Parts: sequence; C-alpha cells; structure tokens
Amino acid sequence: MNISRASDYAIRGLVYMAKQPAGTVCYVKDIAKNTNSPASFMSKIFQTLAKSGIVDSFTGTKGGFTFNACPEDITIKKVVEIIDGPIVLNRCAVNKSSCRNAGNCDVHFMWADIQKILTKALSSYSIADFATDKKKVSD
Amino acid sequence: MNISRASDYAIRGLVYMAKQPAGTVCYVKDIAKNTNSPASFMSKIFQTLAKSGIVDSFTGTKGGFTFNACPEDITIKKVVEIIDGPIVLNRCAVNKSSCRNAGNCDVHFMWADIQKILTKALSSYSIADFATDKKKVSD
DNA sequence: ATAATAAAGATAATTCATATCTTATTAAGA
DNA sequence: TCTTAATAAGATATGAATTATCTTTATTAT
Repeated sequence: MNISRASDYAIRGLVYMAKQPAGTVCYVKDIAKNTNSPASFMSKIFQTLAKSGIVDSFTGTKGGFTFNACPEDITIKKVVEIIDGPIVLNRCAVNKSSCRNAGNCDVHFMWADIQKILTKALSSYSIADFATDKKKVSD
Repeated sequence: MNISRASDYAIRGLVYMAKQPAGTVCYVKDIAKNTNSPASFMSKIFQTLAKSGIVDSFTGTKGGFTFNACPEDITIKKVVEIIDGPIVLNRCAVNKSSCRNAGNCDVHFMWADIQKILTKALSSYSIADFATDKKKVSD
C-alpha cells in the first residue's frame, strides 16, 4: 500500500525540472543530485518518462531531458501510472470478471469505491503545485 | 499501490466467519475453501489475526478459529494494517524528519493529505458490511 | 491411542523494487 | 576527419518482499 521509490524519484525529478526555465535541458546527473536520488536509477526512470512523452530526451554530449508538457497537466496520478503502471488496489477492483470469486465477490464494490477516491486524490495534485517555492507548507 | 493477497484473503476469511452464527468455530480448511484461497497460506494469515486478538484460536481436534469482535468494529483499515503493517503511501508521508529531503521536502504535505483520504476511505468499511447478502451490488 | 486440528518454523518459488553495468549516440575539439 | 568526453538507452544483476508450501510439534476430543 505505497508508491514505489521510482515514482517518488520521478515526481521529485519532474518538480526539479519544472522549476527550471522552460525548455532547459537537464542532465540526469543534476536531477539526481538535486533530488537526493541515485543517478543510475534516475536514468532508468527518465527513460520511462521519455517513452511516455512527458519529457523529451537528447542523447550525446550536451544531451539530456526537457519537460515536454505543462506542469499543470501532469498530475501525480499520471506520473505514478507511467512509472508503476495502472493503480489497482485489489485485483478484483477493476471488474468483477477478473476476480477469482467472479459473480459472487462481496468486496468488489468496496475496492472500486476506494480506488475511485484514491485516484481522485492523486489527480488533484500536479507537478505545477510544487514548482514554485510559494507552495511550501510547514510541519 | 495495492493491498497484498494476504490482506485480501484475510478480509474474505473474516467476512466468511462473520456470516456464520456468532461463536462458530471455523476450520482454516473450510475458510480457505469458501474464499478460494490456499489453505496453507490462509493458515499463516489466521495465525497473525489470532495474535492481533480479533480472532481466537483453539488447537486440537475440533479446534479452529472464532470471531472475537463485533464485525462492525473491524474496519478494512484495521485488517490491512494487521496483515500488511502500517499504511504509509510514501516514506515522507508520516513526518518530515523521516524524509531524506528533510526540511526541504516539497511533497510531504501532499502525501500526508492523500494518505489521510485513503485511510478514511478504508475506515469507512467494516467486515459487517459484507456479512449479509443484503449488501450485494451488481456490476 | 488415534485422529484432527492449529502453531511454529523452515524452506522454496516467484515477483518486484532497486539498482548497476555496458553500449550507442552525439557534440566539440584536436 | 578522428578522438574524446559526455550523455542517454538498453541490458543485466541484486536483493527484498510476497506468496506460498512443507514438516514437525503441540494440543485436544473421541
């Protein structure tokens, strides 16, 4: 019941990028350093982000990644789904037919309900919410 | 971002028990059969449930497990926490000090917020909600 | 004494998370 | 043009957690 380190790093990495002037080419090395994450792992994560299209990648010297979307449009749900795959709280949450207890599953409705609540919450935040220092909240 | 098989089995097992007359001694064998789950795994799960106190266990012939609480009091959150441990969406969700980016963590507030929403949803359902056939919802 | 049950512990299989290593690509400079 | 350094892409490896299974022991009703 948690997001992966990879999703956490991806979110932090995208927030870092969104804080730079639009169009800035960022190196994994710098993204990793500024987010306290392992560079080699971050590299893998940004490969996945690039495949999804929300960042662009450029290989070779002076290559790197650029943010390829409006930070407002990139919700936390979207990032988590790109990295961890679809959010499925329980295997029977999606549809009853994929459930082992098909046709007689007591809990299907509950998981569908809770999942809806969770995904709504994840959709209510975007990368843009963290891209300015204004947003800081004290403990 | 999902509950474990173990939690799923635990919930189904407890629902099965709650459907029996109060005080009924249930065998793991029967619980497993009626929930389409592996008996040996279910056995382990019920050991954990017994340790937590929400079921009682009796060894020996005619031994088994009894439901040791009001099904209304056993929320889904409680079961998941007994089996999977505390619900922590992201390691920095609990408190900022446990976060690698302590003192400068953009996303702490978000995870604390989403976690609160999720745990509230998990607390809004209890085993009792599924212990009668009245509750059935069509797809 | 026997059979039925759970408890406890050991082990195994599989999957997933978390990386690291090697290769390909490119820009820039010699 | 050739070499080098910097970079991402892709392949591989490690380790931990999940999901079991199996075996032995303890307990108890018959």
